[in-house]
Amino acid sequence: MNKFYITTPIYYVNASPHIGHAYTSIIADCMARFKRISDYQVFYLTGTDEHGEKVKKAAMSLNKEVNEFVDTVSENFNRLWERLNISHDFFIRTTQSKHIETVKKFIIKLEEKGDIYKDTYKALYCVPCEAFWSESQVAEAGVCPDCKRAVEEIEEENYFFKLSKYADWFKQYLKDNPDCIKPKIRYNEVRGFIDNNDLADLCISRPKTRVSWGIEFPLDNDYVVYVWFDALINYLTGVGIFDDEARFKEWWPADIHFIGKDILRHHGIFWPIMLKALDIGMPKLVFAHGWWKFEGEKISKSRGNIVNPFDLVTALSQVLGENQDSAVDALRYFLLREVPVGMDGSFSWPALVNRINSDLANDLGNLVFRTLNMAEKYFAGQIKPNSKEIPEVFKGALEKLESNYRETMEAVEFSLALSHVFKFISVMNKFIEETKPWTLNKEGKQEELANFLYSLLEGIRIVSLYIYPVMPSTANAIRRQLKLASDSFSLKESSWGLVDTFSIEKKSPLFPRIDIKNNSD
RNA sequence: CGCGGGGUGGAGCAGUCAGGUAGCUCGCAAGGCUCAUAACCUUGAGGUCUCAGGUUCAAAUCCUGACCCCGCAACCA
Repeated sequence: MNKFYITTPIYYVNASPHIGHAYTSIIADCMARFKRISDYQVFYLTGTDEHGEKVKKAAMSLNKEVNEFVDTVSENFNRLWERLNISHDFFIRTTQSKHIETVKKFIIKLEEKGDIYKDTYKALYCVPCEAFWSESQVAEAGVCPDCKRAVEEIEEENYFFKLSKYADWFKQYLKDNPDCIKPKIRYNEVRGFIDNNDLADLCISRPKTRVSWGIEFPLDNDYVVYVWFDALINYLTGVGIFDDEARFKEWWPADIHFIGKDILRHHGIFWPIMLKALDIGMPKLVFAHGWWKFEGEKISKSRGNIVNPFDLVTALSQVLGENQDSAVDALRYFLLREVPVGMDGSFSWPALVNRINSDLANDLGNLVFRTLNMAEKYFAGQIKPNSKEIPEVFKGALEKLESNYRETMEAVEFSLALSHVFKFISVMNKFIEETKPWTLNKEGKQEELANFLYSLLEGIRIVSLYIYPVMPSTANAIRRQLKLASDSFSLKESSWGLVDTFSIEKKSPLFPRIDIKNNSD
């Protein structure tokens, strides 16, 4: 069976999860589920990044022990993934001993290769913020961009990783692999950066006097490992490098690293070079998604417009008839449909409600409801067609849908994939209008009516497969109403006529329409 | 002259690479239908494609210049 290894970044635990974290995990989840129903064996890794002074400070500000604090926040993420129906296979934490060992071994091996050296490091430093800044960030004013206080130039000894040694190799690698970073603009960004800048060596240690919460630097116990260096290695720890050779061989290289566009440099430049230094294979694809803005504005703590995914699901759930599964699916749908992965999007309550009403309630939900309603009304829920022939208008539409769907899903074009699915939903709604089943019923054309309903049910069954990666609960809800085995999804079953007779059980509509006037946020 | 993205009917976007009477979703208006969640189906109104020049038989699309918005500028998750 084909393997597919997919990762999210590990999330930094200095704050609680927000909509952006949820977005990354939902994208990865959609891909993971798509691959599973395409008969891949998937390993989906996510987790939390727990080291660094910022984490310690966050803990201290809450009067908590660091250990306790990271446990709590990490658990928050875990709970969120559960809530959002994220199907990860493993949740890694950088404070786990296995990961700590991996990082240490990684650095020792680099040292053995002669890729680590100690040097004096000079930079602009803001003491109260404990942060380094580049000259361009500090600008003419000579103050910290965060707190606006004066920065000072400090000097300290640190350990460096020889990135520069691999600069030529990296340039060639980029040139030879134009598809290693997507979307294209992000690839171009990395290319442009490399072409216009000299690659400086990477400082990978921090003196304990300044940063105490981290993995001890294996070559010198006065230092800890720089958090990013520690964090990236999680992708290797997760599949057993250094401790389970067979497993590692099975899964590495990663098929997709999903990341936010803010961490492109780390994944697009540092990461491949780190791997190259130890002769580890390159990941096949780094895919950078865009940002969600809130009503057109950047989401940030200072603006106070952070969208808390827990609250969002709760609020959505309230307007969707206290149905949390629907709320989660609606959110997943919105995030994946509204904007192509890779572009920035604008999140707002009206946009969300609008999407849910027009696509999920009016088109999909209503189609399923009206179809089941007719099946119940005209045939007491038992549809036994005397012909399983596919209607002419479905034929071309379904063929196109199948190829378009696979193509766009493979290419991480989830928004397009969904638009193709909903085009077919629209074809079915039109088909009802044109066939006029109510007339068939009045004229007593029961056979024709049964065949007609069979076609709709079969179409809906196929749709349930296609929407599964995006809306797993809804896909299951549909299958339950068709009395088909739930949680058994495979794209192999997307061909026509696999069901002989339908025996349905109508429930309440999948998504109620949300009354705009009740939009309590 | 730091790098990049963008300015297309009321809103959000596609079309720009390979020029040929401007397309999609939502909203709005009228009509139809009744199996359905005031839903669904049909039709319609609404755009000098940021501006100014230029190339061309023909420009949203190519060239030049300007204006405006938004990101990013390597220890920031």
